[in-house]
Amino acid sequence: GSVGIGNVLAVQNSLMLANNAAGVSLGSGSGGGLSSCSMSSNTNNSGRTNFTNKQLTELEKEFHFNRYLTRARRIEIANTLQLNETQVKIWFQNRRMKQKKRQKEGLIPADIPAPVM
Amino acid sequence: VMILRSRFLDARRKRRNFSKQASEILNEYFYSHLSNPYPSEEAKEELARKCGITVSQVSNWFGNKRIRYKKNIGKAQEEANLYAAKKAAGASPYSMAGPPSGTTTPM
DNA sequence: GTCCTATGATTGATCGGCGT
DNA sequence: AACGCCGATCAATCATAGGA
Repeated sequence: GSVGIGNVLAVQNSLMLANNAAGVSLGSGSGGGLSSCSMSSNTNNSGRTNFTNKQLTELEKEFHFNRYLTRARRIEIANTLQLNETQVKIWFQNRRMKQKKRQKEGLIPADIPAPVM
Repeated sequence: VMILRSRFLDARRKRRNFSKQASEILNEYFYSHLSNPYPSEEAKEELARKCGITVSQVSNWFGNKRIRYKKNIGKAQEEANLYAAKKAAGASPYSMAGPPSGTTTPM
């Protein structure tokens, strides 16, 4: 039996691939000056940064293009998204771990009791 | 509404509480290793198998448990401690990997 | 049906260890 | 010595489950 597996995989993956909300473009001129620009980084009261929808979209787009960043690319992205190089770096690291985890998880639990729902 | 806030990560958050027995197993391990509630990868796999959940879920559980336990020290947590300690000592249907070292050391 | 608490999952950021 | 990455963890938060 090897059919049921693919089914589960497809379900899990498809559920989280809804990341197309805004058709923003990265490479475009930095003239994308939208409304929110004042705050260099909207960090929470605890220091945790709240990435904007746009920033997340751009980061993911770049991630799909390259799972690893070069120094130059990192700087460019950080600049475009108004983030620190460290934040971009950390985001990519976390993103890689996330992908690995997802791949591992969504990989054949062997015996899925049933599509219980 | 507020779709922006909820973002598109809701579907996955459809969670289901673990079974009563699974929680029992996890709590038993946690309280019998209070001095070092950090199960190894192998221990996690075993717990995951016994509980019928994934290793990641075991990790999530311990992560949440540690934090939430700390935030409550001095509450009913001691009570849970007794509950678990007694169980672990009275009957251990599970093979707790690891030396029975200090099980009474509060983090 | 409305609150409130318990709980599983997500995620930006941190820590220790390792390789370059 | 410095930097990046990995793996694990932390800490805050989200969204729902369960109960009163």
